[in-house]
Amino acid sequence: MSDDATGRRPSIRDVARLAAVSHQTVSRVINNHPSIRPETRDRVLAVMSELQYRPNRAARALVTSRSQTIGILSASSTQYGPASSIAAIEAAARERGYWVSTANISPHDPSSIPDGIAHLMAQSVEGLVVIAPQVRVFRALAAQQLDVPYVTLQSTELDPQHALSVDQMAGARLVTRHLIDLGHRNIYHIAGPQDWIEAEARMRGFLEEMSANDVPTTAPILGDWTAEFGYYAGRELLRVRDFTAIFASNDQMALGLLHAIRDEGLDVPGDISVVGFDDIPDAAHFWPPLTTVRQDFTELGRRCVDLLLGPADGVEPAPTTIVPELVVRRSSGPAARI
Amino acid sequence: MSDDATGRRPSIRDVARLAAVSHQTVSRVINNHPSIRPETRDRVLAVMSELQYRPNRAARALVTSRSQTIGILSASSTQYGPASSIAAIEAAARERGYWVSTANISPHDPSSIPDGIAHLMAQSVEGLVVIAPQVRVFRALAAQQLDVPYVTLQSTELDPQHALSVDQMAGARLVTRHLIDLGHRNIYHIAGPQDWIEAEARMRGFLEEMSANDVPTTAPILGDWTAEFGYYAGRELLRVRDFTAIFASNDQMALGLLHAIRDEGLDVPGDISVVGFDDIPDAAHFWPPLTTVRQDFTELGRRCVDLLLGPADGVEPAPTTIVPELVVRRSSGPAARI
DNA sequence: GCCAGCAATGTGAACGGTCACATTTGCCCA
DNA sequence: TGGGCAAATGTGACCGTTCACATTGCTGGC
Repeated sequence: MSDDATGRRPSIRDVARLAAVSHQTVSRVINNHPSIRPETRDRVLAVMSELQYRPNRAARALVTSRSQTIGILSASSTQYGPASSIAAIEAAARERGYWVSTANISPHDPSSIPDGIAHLMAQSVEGLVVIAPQVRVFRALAAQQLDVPYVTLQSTELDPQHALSVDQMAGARLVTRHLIDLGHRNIYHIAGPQDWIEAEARMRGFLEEMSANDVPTTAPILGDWTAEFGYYAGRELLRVRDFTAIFASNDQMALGLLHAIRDEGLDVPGDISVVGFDDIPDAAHFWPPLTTVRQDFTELGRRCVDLLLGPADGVEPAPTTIVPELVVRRSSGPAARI
Repeated sequence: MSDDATGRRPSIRDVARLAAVSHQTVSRVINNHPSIRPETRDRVLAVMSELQYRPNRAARALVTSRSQTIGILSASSTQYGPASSIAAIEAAARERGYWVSTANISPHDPSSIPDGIAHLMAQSVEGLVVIAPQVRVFRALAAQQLDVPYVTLQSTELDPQHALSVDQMAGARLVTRHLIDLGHRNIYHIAGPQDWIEAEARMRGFLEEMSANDVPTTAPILGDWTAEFGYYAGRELLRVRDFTAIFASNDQMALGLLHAIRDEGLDVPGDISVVGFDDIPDAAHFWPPLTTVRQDFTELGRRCVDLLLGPADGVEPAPTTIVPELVVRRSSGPAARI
């Protein structure tokens, strides 16, 4: 055996030599080119597996100038929702032979946004998924004049042609309506951070549903998505108890609220109703189990890849808006007297 | 301007031409080669920024046969802990000019493990981080005879030279001891899934601490990390109320337990103490706030990259075991009479 | 029996970097 | 004044694939 004892991994030409064909034929086998005689194909495949041949992605990327990679730009990837979507994106991409590369941006460090974008662009990703629906991210995106397609999750308004979203407003209206139907007239809203697009959408949904039903509103309180914030906001609100229900813009903040209300010795929903948004898996086990709005993050991630890479063969494009679903549990009940 | 109106992105040679140097000089500027005259460097840099030149990663990878990418193989990336570690890994890697590519494996589909590994290897990652500490993942890893270094998070035993871990056993002993010190003698343990290494380690810590203190033990119950499981396990256990404390192997299952105990009309910690593991951010707002063990997932992710790529310049290698910390909150108290 | 035309395969040149080595320049010191 | 040596730069090959185009062999219609 004149075995090539060099440490080099076998290339297309090594395979070609052993299979007694040209390197191009090997390439054709790899790419499922139609006009290859079955016996030739088999011979090549046999040599490939014998040599444990693996195509060199870099070489392919170089000549095709396609990286077969999509980038994910994400804030708060530790949260259940984004994390679920990321996992779904990864799965859908992998199914199509794509790789996924992530860059997390820090909410505290503004420069991390352009940094993250640059990092992914340097990787020459073919598409970008943005799961960081903050206004300033869009500014950065616009400023860079990306030459790759991108999709943003959960942000209908700013950039309609790129957006794929759960209809946050509809969800917010759903749950607000639920409270109104239960007789609540004094409802507070704890919103998400100011420049988060989905926070804004939920807030708008809340306000619109309130005014559509002629219920007077108070100014929403801007939170930061954490249970911690919900807790302190709750303590603050309870000093003047002029409400019977609170709609928190996510489940974590709702959890903090429940905590604060209990600390005050009050009952949910007896004294105060609390509703959240997202339906994280834990929400069903809060005390009391939380009424909330379910979003299908997984579906969202999957469709996101469709939108970016074009729908998989045969599957026709689904509408780009997913309507969320109200999940009624025990944290909401008839309005108490104040 | 004989501008190259071709759609091609500028290459090192385009820059060279405009800067009136050779392509190799441009390459040297890119790679911070020492012997370049400052004025030459400036000229080249100027042209690069004018042309918006960006090095082609594939070309570099091809010739150096280094992908500058590390792969993350992860199960349960939607959980707070793994997600935090992933974010930290990504940040640390990016700081060193590395990219991160993830592959999630499904707990339900065994073939997803070799698939995920193959996917990352096809990407020719230079290192692998495994955040899926399941026994069968290690088997798959061993079977593949990887030619890249890898590190596994949270699994001391199986593979000591590759492991980097929070000392799960120490954490489990800490919290078990806490219960024993409070006078508990009838303690149940809800463990994680059977083939999860960290579940196993926590269970061992529990059993060892129990027997070190001559407290009789009952067989641990094997759960699946979810609040849902904790809830049903709790309901089941409460049919025969022969215990005063439960140690759940993670905070989610503890949440489910709290739910079940409340459903039964019992008080935590008055009747039963409950402790968890991980200290997810929400744990402080459970009802009652949960006594648990804090793991620094972020630090873990950071060190993990050090271990894989070698510590950053000047920083000396930290020990590869991180000791977790007991966080006492209100869910644990003196043992009640049964 | 000839040639068009297609199926199957081969040939050589990219792609955009880095590597190894060659060449030029500038400076110091004998 | 010239030789040597290091600093600064240039030259051409190469990495492993795909692309565009060329070549071969065979089939079928007239």
